[in-house]
Amino acid sequence: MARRKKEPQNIHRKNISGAAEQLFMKKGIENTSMNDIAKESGYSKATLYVYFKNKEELISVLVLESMQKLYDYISRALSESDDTKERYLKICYGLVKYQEEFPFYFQMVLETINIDFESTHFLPEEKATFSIGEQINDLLVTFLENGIRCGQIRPDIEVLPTIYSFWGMLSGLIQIATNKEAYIEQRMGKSKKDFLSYGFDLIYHSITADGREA
Amino acid sequence: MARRKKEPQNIHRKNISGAAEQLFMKKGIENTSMNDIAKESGYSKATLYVYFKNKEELISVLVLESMQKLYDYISRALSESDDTKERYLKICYGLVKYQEEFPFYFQMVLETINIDFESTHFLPEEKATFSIGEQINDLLVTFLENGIRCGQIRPDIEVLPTIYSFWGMLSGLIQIATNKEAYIEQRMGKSKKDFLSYGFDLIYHSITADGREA
Amino acid sequence: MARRKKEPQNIHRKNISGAAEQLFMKKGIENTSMNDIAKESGYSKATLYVYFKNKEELISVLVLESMQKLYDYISRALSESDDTKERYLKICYGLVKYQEEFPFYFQMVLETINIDFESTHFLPEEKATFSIGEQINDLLVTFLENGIRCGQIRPDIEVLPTIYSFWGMLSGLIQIATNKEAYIEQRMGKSKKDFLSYGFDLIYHSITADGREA
Amino acid sequence: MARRKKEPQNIHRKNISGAAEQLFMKKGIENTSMNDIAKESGYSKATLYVYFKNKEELISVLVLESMQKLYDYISRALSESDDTKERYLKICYGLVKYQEEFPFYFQMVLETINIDFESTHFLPEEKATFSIGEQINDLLVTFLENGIRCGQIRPDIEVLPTIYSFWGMLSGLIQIATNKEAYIEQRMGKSKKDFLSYGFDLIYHSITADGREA
DNA sequence: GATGAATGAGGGTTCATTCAT
DNA sequence: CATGAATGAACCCTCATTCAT
Repeated sequence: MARRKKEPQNIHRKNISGAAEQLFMKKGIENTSMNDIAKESGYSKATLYVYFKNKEELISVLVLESMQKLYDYISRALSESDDTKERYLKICYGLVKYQEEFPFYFQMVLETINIDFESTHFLPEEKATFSIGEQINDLLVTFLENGIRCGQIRPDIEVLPTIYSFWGMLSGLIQIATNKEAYIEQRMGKSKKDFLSYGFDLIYHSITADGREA
Repeated sequence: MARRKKEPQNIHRKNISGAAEQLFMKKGIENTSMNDIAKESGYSKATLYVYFKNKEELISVLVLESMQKLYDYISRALSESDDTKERYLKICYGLVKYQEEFPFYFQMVLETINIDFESTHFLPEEKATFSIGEQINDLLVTFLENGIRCGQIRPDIEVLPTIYSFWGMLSGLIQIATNKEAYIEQRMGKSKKDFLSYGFDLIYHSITADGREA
Repeated sequence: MARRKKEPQNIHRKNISGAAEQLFMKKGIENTSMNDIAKESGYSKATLYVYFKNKEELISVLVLESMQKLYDYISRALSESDDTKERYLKICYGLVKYQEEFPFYFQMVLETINIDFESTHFLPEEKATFSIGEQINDLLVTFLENGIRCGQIRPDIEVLPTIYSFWGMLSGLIQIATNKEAYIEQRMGKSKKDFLSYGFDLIYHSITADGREA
Repeated sequence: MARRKKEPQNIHRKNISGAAEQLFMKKGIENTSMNDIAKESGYSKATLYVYFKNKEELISVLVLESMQKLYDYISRALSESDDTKERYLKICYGLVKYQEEFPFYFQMVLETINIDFESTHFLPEEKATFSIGEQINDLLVTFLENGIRCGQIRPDIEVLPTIYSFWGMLSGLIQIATNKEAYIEQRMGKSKKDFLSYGFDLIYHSITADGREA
């Protein structure tokens, strides 16, 4: 928080990772070559390797950043309200915003990032990412327990499994809403936003204290 | 459904697509090269291009086949019982089985296969896949309407949006259960099967007529 | 020895390995790129990888071939005469010819090819090379034992250590003769051939039955 | 030999060349990058080029230093004894020690450093190296002539060709002993040291005044 | 109809070297 | 003087695809 001076390094890293992020977003990680990133960022290919050990590290840094942002979204969502349903929806829309900003990472959450407990090959960024993930879970545990205490959430749920189920359900819903946007619009006359709103309510219904909600 | 005569062709196609399926399952689509498929199928690389225009078409055929199988699973699930909850769970486990058999396609449902209404570039197989998808939806519409009529499902739901939400929710849940199996086991002492069971119940809860179910 | 038909493959392999050999000879292995080999052989870079798994295999094939040739040289040298000294010199000049044909391998004999008994990573060609090496040693054991029996070679030598010492001595001598040819010519007015002749006699002297020889 | 004043420069050069030497020894010249040297020496990569024109010059300085050390070894070997055989063996073990300290240079002696009389491209260090080489030869000439005079060495040898032959023979022997250490141990139950001892005797035998020695 | 043969284009990565500051 | 920053060129290798036979 005090020292400056060594920031220049970071500017270049930001330039590069920023370009990479753009491209990952547009074309996906696999279809983005280091060449592409070099061109987009305005550096030479070799320069990329001055600032990042390899493509893997570049990705892991982006993933970490995105995870940090996700934490921020969720943390803010929870701090902005006291009502369980309101908080829930704010979390949901935080997720949507997050997906719009980091679509490439969203996939990873569901696919790749398989925190492989046996593997010894871990980049520091990957460890940090994992750690933030755990902090997010802690946030959500508190949120759910609060909801139960207030009587707004069914007391018979198991907290951790519920959180993980929600991860799956919400991310799946958002992905479908995004990828099939045109189809949904055409088939049921619902905008992505409306469809998501409907889906979020549905999911919320699964944990409410009684059937009257939603 | 009638024509014979030209079946020998189909044998070769089957051999090739069969080999491809094996490899896609084992290593994923991206990591399977046409070379691999040639070796596995026993044909020469060039022969692959006699039977399939390119890798894309080969994939699309597999996707079509998998979609057909998914239809079969769901159709059978519905025919084996009359009880809504039972039927629902059979559908869920059909999906799990499907994901285990065609993991590479499962991703596609959520990510890639963006039936792009504007694109003019459509393989016939993609159209057929889309069509089967619609038939599956029809099946599910009937299922939901039946459940409502029996009073087991909330009457205030919107059928189509609910179906699509369920697609997202269920596939997301299954993916998380699969990819984080080790983590889930370690963190909450639940096997993949138990976790899924919990999640399926949670999701079912979102549409039941009252809060007493699950 | 009978089947033909599959020879075409070998033509391309020969073309490629031939080009590689030329380049390795001219510039050394390290300084010869697959690109160079592609250009020299007239094939595209990708084609190289159709016929050889990688650079390593290409090298190992060349090494194997050269080892085979060395075996032939030595075997012929021994079969062409009965006199120990004559045989010895024929072996020496066989080595010289060999070095002129496969200079890149000559280095390997002394440097790299460290048959690493622990390593499990062995190309089949490497094993074959090693095996031929052993056969060559067998040839030389017989040669030495014969010379001892005839009374032309000191009976107090240890056969195997002597053979290995000779490997080192002869190859070292030949290398110096080759690399410092100009210097030797200038400094002592001896052609490479004369210098080698002198050196070979010197070495032979080290094992002769009495001091009168050379 | 006199100037001072500009020594600070030399400290940096020493630091750098020292680091390079360490790395060359550990990983070989080819596998040591300027980056590695920069890191090891604690200077920045660019600074390396302040003190050395390029990698080649850096190497040539090291080669020069090693040549100087070789001179010292041989010079000391000769001064420590009067007996020819003793002196010979001391030289041999000096060479072994030298090879252990400067393995990367040992190769060069036999391979690369082709003092190319036609080339106009000579670093001053290369000239100095060459010059020390000549001095070493002078030392050896004296040594041999002395041995002849004492009657311990055959009088019919040609001094210069013998010296050069010995260079080749000894260096070849040492290289084989080093690179095939494991093989020699296993195949003939001789340690590197024992094998070398045997080989050195063998070589000595080639110039002794009669056959009785060794 | 089936394939042996070939390849252009591109993948990630490394390296010795330069130059403005 | 020392270096942070940058790079062109090269490296080995892979892939989907084509085409003459």
